[in-house]
Amino acid sequence: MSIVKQIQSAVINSLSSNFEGIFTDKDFQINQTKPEFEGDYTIVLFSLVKSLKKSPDEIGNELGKLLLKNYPELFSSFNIIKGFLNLIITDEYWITLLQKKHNDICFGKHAMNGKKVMVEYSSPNTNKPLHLGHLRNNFLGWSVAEILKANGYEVLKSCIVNDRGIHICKSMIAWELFANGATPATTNTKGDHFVGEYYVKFNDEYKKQVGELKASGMNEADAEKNAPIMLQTQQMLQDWEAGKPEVIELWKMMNGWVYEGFDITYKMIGTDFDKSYYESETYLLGKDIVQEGLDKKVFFKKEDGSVWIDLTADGLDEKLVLRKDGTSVYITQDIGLAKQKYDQYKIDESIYVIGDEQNYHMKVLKLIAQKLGFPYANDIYHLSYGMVELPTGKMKSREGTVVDADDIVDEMISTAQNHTEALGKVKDFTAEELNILYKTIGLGAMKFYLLRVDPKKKMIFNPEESIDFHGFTGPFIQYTYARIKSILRKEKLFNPEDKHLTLLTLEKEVLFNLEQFPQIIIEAGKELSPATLANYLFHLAKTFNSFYTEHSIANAETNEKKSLRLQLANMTSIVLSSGMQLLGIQMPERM
RNA sequence: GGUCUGGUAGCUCAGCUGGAUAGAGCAUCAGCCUUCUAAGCUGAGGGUCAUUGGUUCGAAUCCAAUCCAGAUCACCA
Repeated sequence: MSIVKQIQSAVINSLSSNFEGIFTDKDFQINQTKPEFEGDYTIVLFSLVKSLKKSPDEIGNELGKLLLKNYPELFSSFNIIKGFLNLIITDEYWITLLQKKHNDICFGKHAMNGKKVMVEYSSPNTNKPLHLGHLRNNFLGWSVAEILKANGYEVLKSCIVNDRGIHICKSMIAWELFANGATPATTNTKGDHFVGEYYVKFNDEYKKQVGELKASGMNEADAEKNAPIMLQTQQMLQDWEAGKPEVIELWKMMNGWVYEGFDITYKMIGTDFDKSYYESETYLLGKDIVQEGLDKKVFFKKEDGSVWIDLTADGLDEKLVLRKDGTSVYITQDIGLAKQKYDQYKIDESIYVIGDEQNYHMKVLKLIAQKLGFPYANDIYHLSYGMVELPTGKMKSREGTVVDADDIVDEMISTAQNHTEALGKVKDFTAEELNILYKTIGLGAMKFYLLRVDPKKKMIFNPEESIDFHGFTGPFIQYTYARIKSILRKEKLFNPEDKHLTLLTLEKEVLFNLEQFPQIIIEAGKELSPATLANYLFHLAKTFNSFYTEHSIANAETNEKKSLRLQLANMTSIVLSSGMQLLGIQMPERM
């Protein structure tokens, strides 16, 4: 049980035994004591004043004495300042915790809770390579999945691949027109980049043709509709839907190139999935549900045959769920896929990691599921994250202002290499060890950078300023870990005979932070926020570094102190490493 | 126009279920490597928590209004 919970129940018991009434944890607040006061945890007394009809100081005094008397193993002393009861936890409590947990690699992980959850993330399009925004999505989704596992959930990571539609046909047409049979192999290009180039070529040609039509006197809207390359593309989409063999073959070949490219990127950044859905296989889903909705009168049909849902009562608009020609739209297949996921895996919760530009769409999806009375409707959760923008504004693939995922990862890794070489600490590493180290540090910096901020906030990325390796960063935490490991390679953990020890301020501070780890995992799980965890890990590393510079571990004053500090260092390394693991960040043994 | 986000130090961000003098990192300045890795540590300067009003013993945090920025409201996905 966490220390805060123990304090909570101790306070509740003491209040109940001494005062009239029933008390719960809602009646008072427990905070960490501010550094300028003496104490570890603070009870805020003001909220009790009314019900107990006493002054804060009186309550604090009575409560403090009771706590000390009834829980001598927990509290060693107290003081009251201006209505705040500051409690000092006994050194024995912290030392016992350290002795029990200092080598527990499962510290912070929670027991299985029997719940199953699916986390869908990544959702790439197969017409262009992944960019910086995808990286945020991937890191977030992967990390949230791991955090939920640590909270005891059974987690399925899933991915919906956007592998069909007009945008895919654009790349295909451009390839037919301009490639002359070139392939990734003949041009020595990564498959997804290769296909992406033809997507760009499409847009160039399209723009050119629209310009020509306008020059010949056509208005803009008609020009956009009648550009030959656009007409060809639309024809291709129809051919694809009709299953025309040569179109399907081309589609399969080009998607195959893209998948080869994606596999390389995913492997590089450490992303994986338990289940991949392909839109080409799911886009017809949901049509039967539309009929069901019509029968239930949740949906209605307009004169032209299109099917709608009226959400004006919920503050939204009317939304189309089936076109007049009977084909499905985006939301139709999402309704179908939501149901399929639930039926197939009996999941208790379905989390969608999707950008905040789709807030409206996801709201509609959930509302429709609710109105149709689906049992899983309330368990659909949209983890909405903000866009990654450049100082100049949004990234636009058509304008070539996209920060490519592979490029930025490569850049981070070579920056890591430069930093490492400049420091010259690992000259004895083999070439392969060095490559692993550069990758560990570069990717660690990248992931930490994207995960340390609140997911729902949009973030600005400046490609001119390289991502830092100092301060609130991944490498800072990795470095703290490597320093600990360096000591632990030379000095082994041991258990001296139990002796009464007192803790120095910094020793206690580190322990104080370590104790919170399980609670932080719970919080991060509840909020679906890797940022919570990242902030905690940074704070822990920072506290440890202060301790490290101030006190020697190997040359501690006594044997007992040396053992205690070794245990402290060991436990810190375990918490840092399992915490970073949940963010998808590896830890180097040396750096 | 409707709906939804966000606005905290020069920059990037914590803090938001109300609590003590609002915290980090970067950048700037001043110190610390003959002792466990200086990718580190210690210190300084830097704030009208967008604005105004309200609720309260107490508001960056809750409520209302206003201003600013962004997203979205497609028979695109």
